[in-house]
Amino acid sequence: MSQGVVQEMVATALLGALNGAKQKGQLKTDAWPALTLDAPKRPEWGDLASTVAMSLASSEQRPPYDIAQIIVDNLPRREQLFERVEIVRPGFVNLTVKPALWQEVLKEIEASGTAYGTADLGRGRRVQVEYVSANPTGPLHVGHGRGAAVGQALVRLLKAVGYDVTGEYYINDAGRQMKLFGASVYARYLELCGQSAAVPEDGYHGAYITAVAERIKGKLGGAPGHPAPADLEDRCRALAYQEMLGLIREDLTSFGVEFQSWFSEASLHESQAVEQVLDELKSRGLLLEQDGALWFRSSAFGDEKDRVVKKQDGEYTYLAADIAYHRDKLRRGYDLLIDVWGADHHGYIPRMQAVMQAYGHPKERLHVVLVQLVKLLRGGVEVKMSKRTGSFITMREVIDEVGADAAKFFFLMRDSRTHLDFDLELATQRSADNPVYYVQYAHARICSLWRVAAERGIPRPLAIEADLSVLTDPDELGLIRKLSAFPEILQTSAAAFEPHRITYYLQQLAALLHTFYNKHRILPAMGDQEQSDAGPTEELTPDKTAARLVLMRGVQQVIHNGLAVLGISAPEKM
RNA sequence: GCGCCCGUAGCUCAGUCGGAUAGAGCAUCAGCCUUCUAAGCUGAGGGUCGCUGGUUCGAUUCCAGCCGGGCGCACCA
Repeated sequence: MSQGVVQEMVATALLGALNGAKQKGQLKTDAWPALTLDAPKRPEWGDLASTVAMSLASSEQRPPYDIAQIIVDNLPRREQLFERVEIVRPGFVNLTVKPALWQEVLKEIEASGTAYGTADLGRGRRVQVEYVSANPTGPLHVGHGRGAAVGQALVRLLKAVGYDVTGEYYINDAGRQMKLFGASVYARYLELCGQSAAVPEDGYHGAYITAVAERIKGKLGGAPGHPAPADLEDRCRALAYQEMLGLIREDLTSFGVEFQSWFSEASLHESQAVEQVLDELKSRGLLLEQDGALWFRSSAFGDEKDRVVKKQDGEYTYLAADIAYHRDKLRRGYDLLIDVWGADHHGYIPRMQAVMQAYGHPKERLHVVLVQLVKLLRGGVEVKMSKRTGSFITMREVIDEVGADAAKFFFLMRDSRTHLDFDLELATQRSADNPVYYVQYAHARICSLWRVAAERGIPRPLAIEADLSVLTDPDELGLIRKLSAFPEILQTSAAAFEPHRITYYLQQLAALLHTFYNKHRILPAMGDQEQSDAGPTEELTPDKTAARLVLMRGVQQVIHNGLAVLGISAPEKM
């Protein structure tokens, strides 16, 4: 796994030390453990620490401390790379890197720009992320919003680390729910035409149904007093479906979520794909008939029991279409399938992974990302949602109230598997308490430096031209170290399919930036008599200003890149 | 009953391919703030990492068993 420039140089040095020691016969192990370098918790433990000596202890059959000593003695370019090299207690090798090395990070960021942090973990492998996939029977609600945020972030994140990614929406436009939806709209339509009609018992009763019916009436025209043509209900259902899907697309667009592909469940039935897939399973002996139904033998692949795919009444189950759908995904040649599901569907995972195995793939070919419920609050008070009365909060309402950026940020703040508290009031606050604001403001703050600098005719320096050696202050180096960790954050987030790690990182980076900004001057103060009261004023030479501006530029770039991966804008002004 | 997820500071949560004295934000408390680059700043207190065993030089992290919460166990989607 590639890391930041500095981490790579240090890892190379450590590897050199290990190989050197091996050649001298001081170490005998063949395979070195992974040379991961972590930033230690305490500053006195240096910039980077390695636990490699302790990992080698058992295979070398020597105390870790001795091994650490051997490694340290064999470190190549020790004088050029390290300020301080220390071995601590069990066998930690604590390394303090020369400031000059850290300064390289800023050049790296400048050279890479929006590509800083990206990697090639994926090596072009093809991944499909399927998300949202709500029934087109109603507007998207908050839960879909979280799923949408997570899905689109995964798409961007996996792209950033070198995968070829497609985001897809599976439209559940077949089956019972669609029929009920159509019948409900049709009933409202008839009512609008002055005829008496009843919405089915278990149909849809929300106010939006009437709204859809009204639009349809506008298209079809009323049919007052006349008996409905036989196909009127079908036409009504088809229009209702189009209306609803159109609204869903609009909502997703205003949320800044774009799908490369929309896949219709109904098309699987029309193309006979469902039958074909069952035939395939049958020929493989994975289908059995019992009690007048057809069962997929998912238990052969670790599912707790077999599952019905065709019911006694001859109807296919949802699973049958889902098998055909995932079969289709596999045919399309993806190396990895990611499904983003509501957490209540977790019991479904083993049977879908059984499908992977039924087609000769490892079950890991399908990875399911679960998304837990969102609890909406307003000023700390829970916003009650009752799905039964149809008065749930829609995604649209949330976006309208807090904006797409804030909504995405909040949705991505926590591990998607855990319940999320989302305070709508907090999300719109312009204060440090609001994490979205806090992070975006850090970016805007730096942008305002450029405006002020331009007004005063202060040049905008390039990292390769500026003298970065003046960046030796602990606060400066602390910021640079944080910036250097960004590539690894991206990669670990992607590997774990956990975008929330980036959100967390950005908050930490923003905190460092604000602290720095409050404590140190970057541009020279206006006026001459700036000898403030007590305390030594920091000397601010033009060189220092230039170097700090380069540092600020680096912070700006990383915040920008991090937010971009989450699908959130980085405003220049707020 | 079986299965999956979660259990970390008062609250909301990070962190675990096993590493050093477990972190952040909010809240609380204590100071500072005649202000500019933009919407205050600095610090403090606060913990048996659910419990008990096991593996290990070392466990919040891995394993087992419990406890608590959520969800799932359909010829629904």
